[in-house]
Amino acid sequence: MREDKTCIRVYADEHRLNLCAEKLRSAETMIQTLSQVLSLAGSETRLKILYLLEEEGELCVCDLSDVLQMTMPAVSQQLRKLKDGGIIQSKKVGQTIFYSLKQEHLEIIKPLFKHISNKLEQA
Amino acid sequence: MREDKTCIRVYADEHRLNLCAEKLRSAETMIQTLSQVLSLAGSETRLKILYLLEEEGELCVCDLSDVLQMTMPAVSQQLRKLKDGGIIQSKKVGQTIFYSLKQEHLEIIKPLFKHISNKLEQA
DNA sequence: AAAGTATTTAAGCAAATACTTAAATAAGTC
DNA sequence: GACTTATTTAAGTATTTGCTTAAATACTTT
Repeated sequence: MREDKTCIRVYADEHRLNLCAEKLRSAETMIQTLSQVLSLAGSETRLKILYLLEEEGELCVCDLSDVLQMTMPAVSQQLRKLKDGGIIQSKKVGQTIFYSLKQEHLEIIKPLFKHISNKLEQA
Repeated sequence: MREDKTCIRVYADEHRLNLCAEKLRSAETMIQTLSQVLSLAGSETRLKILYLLEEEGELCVCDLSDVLQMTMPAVSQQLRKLKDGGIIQSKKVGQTIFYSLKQEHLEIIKPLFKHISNKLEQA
């Protein structure tokens, strides 16, 4: 509950603020998950990776490194974060590792691509 | 275009990679805008703020500081970022400043709240 | 105009981020 | 078994982030 009130605002609606705190508490876990996914998607490099994987189905580190014009370690490290966050998955074929979008957080990611394709159509 | 190929992969599909680079280029501006909005929403504190503003319509710094149990400067600085990013707007009434969601990027933000409310209903 | 309220600005700092380069794995080829 | 290819891991670093505390601004009330 709200304890140390730093604010001593005259018109503060105690009841309303308690309801807010309540709402926040019941959505807490979802907000944590969501913010974690969004922070991963909220990097230009990683969003590009996700966009390419959405478009192409699967790509290897080498492809991404080539298209993004970035070193392989740089790409690999971003892929790792996306994988740790449960957004993408990897499949090893010989010495090549193919990455693709994972079902787990697709519900959050999908609307973002929808947004891009909508905008692309408008132009 | 793709210049210095760091990768000399044997099975690389030149044509496909060129198409990828092309897709990326035409979506570049949108990806930049989107990643910027997502990076703002991708912080637990800021996502909470956005969620509360969505639920309540408008709140002042003091309310948010109270509900989030954070100092006013801390909240104020996050609000500034959200405002600079065009996600929220402010309205001054006397000495109180009310913040609310702005239309500009609502198209991106809305589905996120939808996701939260969906999950809340499931529980 | 003095005191109180709401908010922002500024400076400082510890932690996180996104690269870099070099070295290590691991799998396929000769 | 040595060599090439694809990728990861590790260590180092400059930049960014998200807070902290203290001071400044701005509006209200007395």
